[in-house]
Amino acid sequence: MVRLIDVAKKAGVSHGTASNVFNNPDKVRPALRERVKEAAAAMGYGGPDPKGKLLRDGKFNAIAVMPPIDFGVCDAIANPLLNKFFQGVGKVCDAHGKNMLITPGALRGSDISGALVDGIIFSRPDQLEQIEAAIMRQIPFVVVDFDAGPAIGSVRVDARLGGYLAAKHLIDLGHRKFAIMSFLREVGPFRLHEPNSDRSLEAAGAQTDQEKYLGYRDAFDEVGLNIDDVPMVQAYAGDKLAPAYLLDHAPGATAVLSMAIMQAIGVVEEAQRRGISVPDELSVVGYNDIDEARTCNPGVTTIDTLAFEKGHRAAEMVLSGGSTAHVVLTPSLTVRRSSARPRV
Amino acid sequence: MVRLIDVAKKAGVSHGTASNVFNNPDKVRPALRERVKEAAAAMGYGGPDPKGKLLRDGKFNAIAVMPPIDFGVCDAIANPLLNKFFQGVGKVCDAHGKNMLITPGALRGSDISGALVDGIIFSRPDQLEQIEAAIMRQIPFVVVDFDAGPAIGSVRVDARLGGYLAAKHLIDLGHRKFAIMSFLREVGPFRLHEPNSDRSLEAAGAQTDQEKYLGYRDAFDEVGLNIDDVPMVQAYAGDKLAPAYLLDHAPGATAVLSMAIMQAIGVVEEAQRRGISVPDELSVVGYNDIDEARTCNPGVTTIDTLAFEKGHRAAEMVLSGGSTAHVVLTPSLTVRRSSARPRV
DNA sequence: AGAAAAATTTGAATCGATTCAAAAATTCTG
DNA sequence: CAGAATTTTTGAATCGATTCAAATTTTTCT
Repeated sequence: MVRLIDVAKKAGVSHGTASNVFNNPDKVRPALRERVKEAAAAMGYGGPDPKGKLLRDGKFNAIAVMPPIDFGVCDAIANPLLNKFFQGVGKVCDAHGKNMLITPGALRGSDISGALVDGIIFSRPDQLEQIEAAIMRQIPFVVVDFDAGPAIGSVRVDARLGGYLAAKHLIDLGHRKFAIMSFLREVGPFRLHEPNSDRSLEAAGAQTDQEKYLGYRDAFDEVGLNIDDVPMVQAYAGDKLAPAYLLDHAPGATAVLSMAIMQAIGVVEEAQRRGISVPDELSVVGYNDIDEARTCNPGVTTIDTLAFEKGHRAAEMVLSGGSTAHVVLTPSLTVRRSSARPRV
Repeated sequence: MVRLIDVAKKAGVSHGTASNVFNNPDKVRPALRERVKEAAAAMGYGGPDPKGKLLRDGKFNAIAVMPPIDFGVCDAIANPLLNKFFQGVGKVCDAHGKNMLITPGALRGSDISGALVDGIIFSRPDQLEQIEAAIMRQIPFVVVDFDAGPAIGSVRVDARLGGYLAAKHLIDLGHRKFAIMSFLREVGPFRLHEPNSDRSLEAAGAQTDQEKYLGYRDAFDEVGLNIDDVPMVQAYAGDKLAPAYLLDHAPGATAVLSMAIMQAIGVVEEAQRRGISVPDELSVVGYNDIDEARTCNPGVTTIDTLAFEKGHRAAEMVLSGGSTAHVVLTPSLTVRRSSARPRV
C-alpha cells in the first residue's frame, strides 16, 4: 500500500509538503504541487488514508444508535416503531453532516469501547455494562426510554401518563370490563396473569411497561376499579397466539388495553375472526403509533409516543457533546375507530 | 486524556505488557495484571482507545450504504423500498458482526475517501466521482441497480424483464389502451410526453427506468402496439398532482403502467376519487413491491424487484472483499386486485 | 545445585497521517 | 544590492495503540 511518505519521497519533497498538496494546496507552489500530484498518480496513490487523519483529530463523523432489545441490524431496520425513532436521529445527523451507524442491540461493553463513533444513543435498560463502557471511554451518550440516574442524560416519554390516557379514554367511553395485553421483551411463550393472582410489577415487563401498568391503574383507581381484577396476558410483540389466548381468558371484557401496538392490531384481527365486531362489541386501545395502526381496518386507537421526536432530541443531545438533561416528552391519545362506547 | 503508555509507566511495566493486560490477560502474571489494572483504575483509564487499534489493524467493522438519490439519512430511512434493501444489507452485517453506516446520498468523492468503513454499497448512477474515489481509496465496493462497466461488481434487477412482465400481464388480460407514469429522479414538476411526441429514451429517466420503458415496449411490440402512441407523464415519486394529470391526459385508457409504486397507489386513489372503479374500469400495475401495495385497497399488482435480496447480495460481495461479478436478479409479477380484464 | 525448558516481559518497529515552529528560499523595498 | 518582509518547505513531534522477536525471569527436572 502506497503511503503519503512514499509519494513525498518519490517527488523529492518532505511529507509535510506532500500533506499540504492534498489538504492546503494553495500553500504549495504550483510547480511543486504538480510534481507531487504526478508522483501520486504514478504510484497509484489515492489520497490521504482517512485512518491517519482520524488518529490525529479523533473525529469519526458518525453516531451509533442501538435498538432497545436484542435485535440485529436487520430486525432494527425492519421494526416500524424503531424506524420513526431512527428517522428522528437521521434528521439531526443530516443537519450536522454526520453519518448514522446502526449496531446490533446486544453489543457487549467491550464492543462498545471499540465503537468507532463520536457518540452513542442507548435504549437498552438491561445492559448497564454498555453504559459503563461508554462512561469509561468518555464518549458522549444518552439513554432513551429509561432513567439511568441523575448524572446520565436521558430522553423519555411519560409512559405512566400514556397508560393513563389509554385507560382513561376507555373508561370515559363507559367501559368497566377490561383485559390487558402486557409486553414481554424477549421471544418466549406468553404468560397468563389471572385476576387476583400475584401481580407483582415485574409481571408487566421492563421499566416502561411497568409505568404503563401504573398509568392504567391510575385511571382504574379513579373509578374504583381494581386492576388486580383484570385478566392480563403478557406476550412477546411477535406472538401470534396471544390475542386468541387473551380473548379466551377474558370473557365479558368490552375493552382491551394493549401495551404493544402490534398486539393491539392482532387482537382486533382475532376478534374479527371470531365474529366479534370492533368497536361495537369490543374496543381496543394500543400503545405507540405506527402506520399500520392508521391503515388497518378499523384503525386502532393508540398512544402517540413521539418516536421521531425522541430520536431527534436524543441525537441533539449526543451531538452537542452529551448532556445530563432529563427530557420527558408528553404522549398523546390518537383516537381511531377501534374504540367506542360499549354496547349497553 | 490518559493513554495506555501512561498507565504502563505508573504501574512500572512496559506498554507491551500493559497492552497484554487488556488484550491477552492470561499472558500476564496475575500479580502484575492486578497492579496494572489498579493503576488504570487510579488514573481513570477506560481501556484501550479504539483509534489506536484501528490504525494498527485497519478494520472499521462497518460498511456504508448510500441511497440512490439525493436523500439525507432521514429520507433514506423513511423510504419503504430502501428499507427492504437496508434490511438485506443488515442481515449480512449481522452474520458478519459488522455495523451498518447510513450516509447521505449526495456525498462527494472527497467525503467518500474519508469514509471510515470497510466497504461501500453505491446506488447512485449519477455520481461517478464517488466511484472513482472508492477505486482510488482501494476500498471494496459494489454498485447496485446500474452497471458501471465490466471491472466493477454490480447487483441489478433485470428491469427490462420487469417492465415486460408488467405490461405483458395487462396485455394478456386484454388491455390495449394504456397510459404510462414514468419516473423523475429528482424533486421537480411533472412532465407530459404526449402521444407521438419526441420520445427519446432520456424521457424515461435514469438507466433503470429506461430499461423498464424498453420492457413495456417489448410487450407492446408483441401485439403490434406502438408505445409512441401511449401518453406518458413523468413525475417525481412524491408528486401528489401527477396521478390526476395523467388521468386527465389519458382519456379512454383502460390500464395504467407506473414505474413507481407510490405513483401507482396514487393513481388508484385518484381514480377512486373520480368514481372510476379499480379494477373494473381501470387496471393499475406498479413497479417495486412494498407493504403499502399489499395493504392498500385494492392491493396493487406490481413487480417484485427483490429489494431485500439485492441488499443481501450486495453486502455479501462487499464483505467478501469486493467482487467484479455481475449479479442480475430476476423480478417477478405479484398479482393483486388492482388489475383485471377490461370491461368490454 | 545447575542446566534445560517454559513462561513472562520488554522495547523497538509499525500503522498513516497532521501540525507547526523553525529554516530556507524568494520577493520586495529603498 | 543589502536587508527586510514574505512565501515555501522542512522535519521533528504527536495522535494511541498492537505485535513479535529477543531478553529475562521463573519453573521444572535430574
